[in-house]
Amino acid sequence: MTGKESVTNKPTGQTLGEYLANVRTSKQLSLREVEEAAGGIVSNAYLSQLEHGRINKPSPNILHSLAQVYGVPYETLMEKAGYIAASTSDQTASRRHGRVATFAKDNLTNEEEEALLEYLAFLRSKKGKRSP
Amino acid sequence: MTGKESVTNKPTGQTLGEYLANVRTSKQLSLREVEEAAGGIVSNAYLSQLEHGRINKPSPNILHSLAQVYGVPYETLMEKAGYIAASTSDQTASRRHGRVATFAKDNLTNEEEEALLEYLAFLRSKKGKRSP
DNA sequence: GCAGCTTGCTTGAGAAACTTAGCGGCGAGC
DNA sequence: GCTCGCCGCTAAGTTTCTCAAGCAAGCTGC
Repeated sequence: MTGKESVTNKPTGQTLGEYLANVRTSKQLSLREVEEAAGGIVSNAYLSQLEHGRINKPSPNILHSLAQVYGVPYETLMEKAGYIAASTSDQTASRRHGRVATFAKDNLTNEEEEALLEYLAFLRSKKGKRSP
Repeated sequence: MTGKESVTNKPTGQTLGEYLANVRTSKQLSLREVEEAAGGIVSNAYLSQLEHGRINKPSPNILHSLAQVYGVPYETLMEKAGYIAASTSDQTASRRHGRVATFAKDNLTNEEEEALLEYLAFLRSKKGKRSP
């Protein structure tokens, strides 16, 4: 329509599809160009469906690629896709790690890790005991 | 050739499903517990299908959740799912390691920890030296 | 004028991924 | 005994995502 394209910062009111279409248009990219830039992770056909709101919850994987291509924050897309509640940009993603790295974290190769896991499974299958 | 596949089967030949089942069993988690720990991102039914090899390419999103829950490196899962070329032996895998948090200490009994350490020493004595 | 090629987007069919509901089995408590 | 709850699993359904084709508009040369 009118030659007015600017990335308006409407925090709410824009659906994911509208937002994606907006960003893409303002960057003057074609669907196929986006597909190319994303390394083929999103097909142009699928992107079209996305922009038309035909997809409710695209996988975060796809959204991440699009965020990279478009240069917009990943959290924004996740928010618009309904994965995280539209918070006031306080803490976006929970950054809790919480996994204890203990056993030989200095020098475990993949092979060793697998071998140890198998061995541990073997050990426990011999015992056959459940503690809790 | 190293005859180290004395435990169960070929170490790098583990499919994604076998690996996932192994890790889960080692941690003595039920399918539903994993579903819970992952915040409902993976359903227990789907996890069952995964472990039985009924799914070819689970989305990276799912794999990431599982990596966090299990405390295994995300790259390993991606590799086994065929997203990145499988490392032939250990050069690609060992290009950067250090976030290996496979064995949480609170899940290991003292006996198991000792046995694993012993077995790891045994493994390495067979293979020789591992350079940084 | 209008055939032929290219470019941008959409559509439909179909295959995978993924979920929900429910099954049979096994152990713990009444 | 017998019920209750959790285990792993599966069958059936829904949704995502891809491939191949199609439509409309713009640009060439004739």
